[in-house]
Amino acid sequence: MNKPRILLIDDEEKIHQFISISLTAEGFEYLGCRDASSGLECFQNDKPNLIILDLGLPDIDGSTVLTMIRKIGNIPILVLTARDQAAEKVKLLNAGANDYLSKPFEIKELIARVKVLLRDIKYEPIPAELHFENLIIRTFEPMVFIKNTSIHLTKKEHQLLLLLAINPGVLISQKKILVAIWGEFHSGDSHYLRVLITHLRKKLKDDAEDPIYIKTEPGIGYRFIC
Amino acid sequence: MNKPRILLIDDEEKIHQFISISLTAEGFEYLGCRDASSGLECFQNDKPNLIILDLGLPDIDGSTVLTMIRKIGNIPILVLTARDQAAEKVKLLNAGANDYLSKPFEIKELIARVKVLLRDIKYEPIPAELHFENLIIRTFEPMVFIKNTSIHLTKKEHQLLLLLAINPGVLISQKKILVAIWGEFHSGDSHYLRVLITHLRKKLKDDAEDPIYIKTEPGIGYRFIC
DNA sequence: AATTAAACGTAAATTTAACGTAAATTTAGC
DNA sequence: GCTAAATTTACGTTAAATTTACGTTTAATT
Repeated sequence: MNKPRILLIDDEEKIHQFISISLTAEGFEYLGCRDASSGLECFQNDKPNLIILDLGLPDIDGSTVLTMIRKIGNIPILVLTARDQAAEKVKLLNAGANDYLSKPFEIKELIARVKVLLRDIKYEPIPAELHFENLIIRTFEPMVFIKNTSIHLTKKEHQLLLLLAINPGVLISQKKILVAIWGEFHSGDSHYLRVLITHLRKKLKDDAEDPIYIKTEPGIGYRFIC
Repeated sequence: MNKPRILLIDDEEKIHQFISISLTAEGFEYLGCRDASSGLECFQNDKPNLIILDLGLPDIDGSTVLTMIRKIGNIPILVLTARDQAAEKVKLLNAGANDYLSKPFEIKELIARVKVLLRDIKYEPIPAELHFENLIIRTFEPMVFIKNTSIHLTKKEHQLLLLLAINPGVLISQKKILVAIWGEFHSGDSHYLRVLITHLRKKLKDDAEDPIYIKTEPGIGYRFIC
């Protein structure tokens, strides 16, 4: 259940700043390139799930890039055009673009279109917040809310809670958690996990004996109860 | 300024129900037709500002309607297609559609697209000044004002502050800041950032322990508090 | 029924990582 | 060459992560 990776190829730094922040906030992973050649390289190496491509690149003509990407795979491509290039949209769509947006655009609209393109290939970003009875878990920062009071978590506590809460009710083995958080070399260090569970429970005011959130399944692992 | 009139031509009654409610709620005037011929009539008589056209009409083929409307005027047309017709979008855009949306769609998205089509896309420049409680940040020169006393910033301090203040409340990762200010080759040089943050805070008279402007999120990044 | 072993929970000590700041040094702009 | 800005270095402080130790519960064994 990975975050969809979005590659933005654009030479304007400001566009990168704005878009990366919004994409991240919406639960996407952002990759950025400033010119066509590094964009193509990144496309090959990092296997993004969607590309946002500016037509006015400094090195290679945008539509050439479009064609080159299309030759390799059928990843969704959203093209950014300058206002006066809008007439070219038909050509673009013919060349393989899945959608276009002319600059300047609203970030909200860009995000909406990205989601539509990804939806068509059945990719759903992890929502920014997971809501439960009276617990809200932020997915992009280590913060939870219990009845509207905010509680700060450490990075590892957050990782652990997310891992469990993304699969509510599902029993997750100790080994799986250990590998996910500490890496495969610590898959046997169950004491790490026990301590972390204690810390997390203390912050969530969860009682190990009679838990509301995290239930221990002795000998196996833990599960998030909802 | 009158309410923009939106004409929906669709044969599904449910679509009319949903869309009419949302359009009205968003301050548009709703006009509805269930088939192509009455749609064309309404288009002539009521002079809507935008048309939402379903392709799967009972009497006349949708793309024919599209062409007919296009012959008369250049009103924005948003086309609704069934999901599997998505491949036809190029043809649609050729025929004069300004945008398309495949069913099923989210009302929110439809509204967003309608708004974009209606708006004569104007560039929304970053405002010259960002105003907060008692802090004013000039965006075009490295200058801020606290309670009407001017404070000069260096270029990098200014960049950093802008990056944070343009997204008030949003947590921005160290890596993102480093890449934005120093470039991707310095994405690991967090000491640059720590020093810069100190300098900036000193000028803003901001206390790291109990900040008014820039809050540290340990292990992750910084956020502008508003 | 008592004993042992395994598994968990928790507290406290220790180590490690992250942050903030000052000061020295280098670089860049005028 | 002078000044401001940017970078580098160093170090004290705090928070987080890890390690250690030990008590409790549960299940298995004798």
